[in-house]
Amino acid sequence: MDAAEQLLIKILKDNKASITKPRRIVFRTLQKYGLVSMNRLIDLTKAHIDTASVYRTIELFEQFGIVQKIYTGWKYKLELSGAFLPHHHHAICKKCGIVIAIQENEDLEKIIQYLATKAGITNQTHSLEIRGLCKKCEKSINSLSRKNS
Amino acid sequence: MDAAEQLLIKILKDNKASITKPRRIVFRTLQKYGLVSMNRLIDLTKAHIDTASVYRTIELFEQFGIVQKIYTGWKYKLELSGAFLPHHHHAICKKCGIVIAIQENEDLEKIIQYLATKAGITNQTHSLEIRGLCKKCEKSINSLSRKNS
DNA sequence: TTGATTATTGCAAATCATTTGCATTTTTTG
DNA sequence: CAAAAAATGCAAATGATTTGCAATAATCAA
Repeated sequence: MDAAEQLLIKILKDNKASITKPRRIVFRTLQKYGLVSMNRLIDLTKAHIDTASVYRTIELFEQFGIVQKIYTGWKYKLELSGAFLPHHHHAICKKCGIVIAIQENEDLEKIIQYLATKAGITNQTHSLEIRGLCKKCEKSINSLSRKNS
Repeated sequence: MDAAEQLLIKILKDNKASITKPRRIVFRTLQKYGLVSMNRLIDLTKAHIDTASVYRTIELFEQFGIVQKIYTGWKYKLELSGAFLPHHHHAICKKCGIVIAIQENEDLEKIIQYLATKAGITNQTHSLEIRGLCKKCEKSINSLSRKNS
């Protein structure tokens, strides 16, 4: 059990939630695979955990700030949040769905803090998602037709 | 028919899509009601349009850049996009779900453009969502555990 | 304008993700 | 370790979104 998992356990304890096998497995899977869709998470854990429990675990983890949902424009994906990863944002290719992490930028954070305050929002978390075309897809764009999914 | 609707028609024509009653109705409803959920949109138009057609219309509008999905942390909502409204962002109250519009900020846009370029993403659109507590909800919050981390 | 061609719609049924109730199992607590 | 509380698995229910297809509406060329 590594340091991150110790933190997980601390958070669960602090919140009076049980430390169970499914919760550990979900956590480890997220640790191991990084950004994953719910589908994939369910698939990766299905040998050990029921679908309903994965949902319940993720809901709990989200409440406790362990996991955050990232909206990619199709469906959201899941990854460990602030306590486990450095704060960052995402750029998403509209065409192939690749997600590119964007490192924290001090100026950006300042402006966001300022805007939040101005909007009267406290205690904020935020997400910036840039959607466009990655280099690879930029080339193969001639027909912006439907047909894909 | 106002100028915005003329633009709608131009976009549809440019994309070789038919100008149909359902599409006009969806457009006008979005114009009239602003930010709405899919549910509400379906409800507002159900006297004239079938659910499936609302979905199909929104999908098309999104492809053509007429509509954008805004992820609020629960479900997304829909509103007219750039060509029809000034560019802006959103701050969302986690508790009551109120959405506060944030005016365009030049510095913010610059940084985002810079980050997009750096990430190798072109042709970008983006969304910034700040999630926190609005003033009203801030007060009535003592029970939510956020003290870990 | 009209009739032929093509696109779009409405409807019903299907699918897919997510949630719920409840009996059973696991974890916690003293 | 036993009792109490919390969480799980399973199956069934829900809810949102999508699909196939026949009927209708929009477009286009003459």
